[in-house]
Amino acid sequence: MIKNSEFIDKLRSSGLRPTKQRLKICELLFNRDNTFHFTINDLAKNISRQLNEKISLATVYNTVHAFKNKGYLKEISINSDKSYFDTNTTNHHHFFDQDTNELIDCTDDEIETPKIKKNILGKKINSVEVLIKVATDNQNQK
Amino acid sequence: MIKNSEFIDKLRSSGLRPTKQRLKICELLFNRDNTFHFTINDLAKNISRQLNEKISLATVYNTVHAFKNKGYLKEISINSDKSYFDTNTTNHHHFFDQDTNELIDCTDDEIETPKIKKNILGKKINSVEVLIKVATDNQNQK
DNA sequence: TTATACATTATAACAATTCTAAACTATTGA
DNA sequence: TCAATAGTTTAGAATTGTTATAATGTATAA
Repeated sequence: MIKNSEFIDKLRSSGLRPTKQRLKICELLFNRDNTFHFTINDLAKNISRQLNEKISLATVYNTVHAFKNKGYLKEISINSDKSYFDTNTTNHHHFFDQDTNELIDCTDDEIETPKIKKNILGKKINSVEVLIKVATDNQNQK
Repeated sequence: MIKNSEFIDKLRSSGLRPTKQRLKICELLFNRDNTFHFTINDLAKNISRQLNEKISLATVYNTVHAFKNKGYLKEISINSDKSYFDTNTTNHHHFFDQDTNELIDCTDDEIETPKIKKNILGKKINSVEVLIKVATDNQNQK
């Protein structure tokens, strides 16, 4: 259980003012045991369920992007219709369950990280990410 | 150089009527030496550049999705703002050049395909795809 | 405690995509 | 060969996810 004052410090130290909206979002995102995968929509719904006063959708977008830019969140691309975010910002891979549209972290015992043997000339590798799409056996592939 | 009659057969054999719009799109997509990576917008622009009579944007969408569903195209997700399609439908990986927004096929001598050691219970793996984001050295990571 | 820079908000704007319903065309089979 | 019909194209409207705008509100530094 992370204390509110810790979030305040965290925000301040990265040059973000600790507003009550940002603190609420911190609480929702980072006060949990497991990695959280979400879309902005998920998060917005979550907030309005838990809060009597609402946070504007624009603020949710702003905050999530601010957190991403500060390195507190990672953006994951699965399909083009929406963005997923991940509270696990370490370099890791994902399963994507096509039945439920759920994103699941892939642990080191589940995958052997791919080795890049040759890179594009003059370019730096910024990330290497594996996405494993799974579905129940009788499901047709998307 | 693939002949028009071959495209007609290909379309017919997969239950798609060979209309002139579809044939034109076949020609553009499949009558080339190399893999083609494109967005719907790229394709639409390409068509209107090469054609005096236009193909409706809705038709371009319909056709690309029909081709994808028949397995002639593959959809690739890099970021959430648009969909990329690939004429190479084999299982392979990609570099994404963040400077130019260009997608580049990754050949076998460039990557060692990751091994999945453990799968999600009761699910079938439909695809395993690696995306390597690259940019010039002094560029900031997106 | 006030000035100011930063945040929030509702709403408008936007871009990619899908839907709709009418007009059109390829195919089937009398 | 020529309808009938089932599938296709089309323009434009609608939808969805997201970003921009500009006015109002708030945290912070001096």
